Amino acid sequence: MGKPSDLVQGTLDLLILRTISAEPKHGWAIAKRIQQVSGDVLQVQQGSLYPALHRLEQQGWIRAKWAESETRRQAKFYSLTAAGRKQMEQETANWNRLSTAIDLVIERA
Amino acid sequence: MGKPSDLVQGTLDLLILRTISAEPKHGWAIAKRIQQVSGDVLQVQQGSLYPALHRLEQQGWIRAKWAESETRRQAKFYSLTAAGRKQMEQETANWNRLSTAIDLVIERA
DNA sequence: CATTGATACCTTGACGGTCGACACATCGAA
DNA sequence: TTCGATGTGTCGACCGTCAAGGTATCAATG
Repeated sequence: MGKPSDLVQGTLDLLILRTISAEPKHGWAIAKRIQQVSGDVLQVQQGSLYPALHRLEQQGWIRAKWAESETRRQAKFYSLTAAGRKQMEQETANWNRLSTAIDLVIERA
Repeated sequence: MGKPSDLVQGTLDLLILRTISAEPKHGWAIAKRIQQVSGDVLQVQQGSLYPALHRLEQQGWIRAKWAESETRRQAKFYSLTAAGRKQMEQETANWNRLSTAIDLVIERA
């Protein structure tokens, strides 16, 4: 199995929003979850993760709350705001638009 | 229809390689072709296009030759090299891997 | 004949996201 | 007590993209 390939530039925000859309998660868990769900293809570095989380929080799309993690440690749990959910929908649509377009170019030469 | 959305970071090389894989094209035509085939979703800025072409040429994946364009003007026609074709296959596979992985995260939350 | 728009090449600077590397702390297990 | 996993964070460098500018030719328009 190939090693994880990091990311596609510009998709991290969407991946994060999606990952916490069902239930709040802390940063570490978000990264693990993305890697796991992607079948070990996507890998989120901490140097990408935390700046992204802070970016999203500052834009009001996610909200942070300190709580106890599964391992009984303090961790920052992030949840979607209403604006964040809307943003997630938008970015999802945009990703579908773009990836479809790229597939078109690949197929139809 | 919606305005073009430029690009997904990191996919331009693949788009270019694909676009000249059937027959050689000059830079201007490559950009037009990508936009057209993508259904006006992808837009390649010149500030992205020409550096990319030079990059690809320097890496030996494409080769340039001056010739007369459809409008009877001198234009640089780019064609795939053998290494370029191999690179194209690789990048195609990688794109499929990554976009599939992203779709997985989007679906399975 | 002058101007405009399309074609066709190119460069430059700024921006912004990602990476790799660090630093720090806690907890459980060996 | 040492190690690995968990958990947060920062920093600098890198690199692709964008917006904007420049040059030149050609056909069509006025």
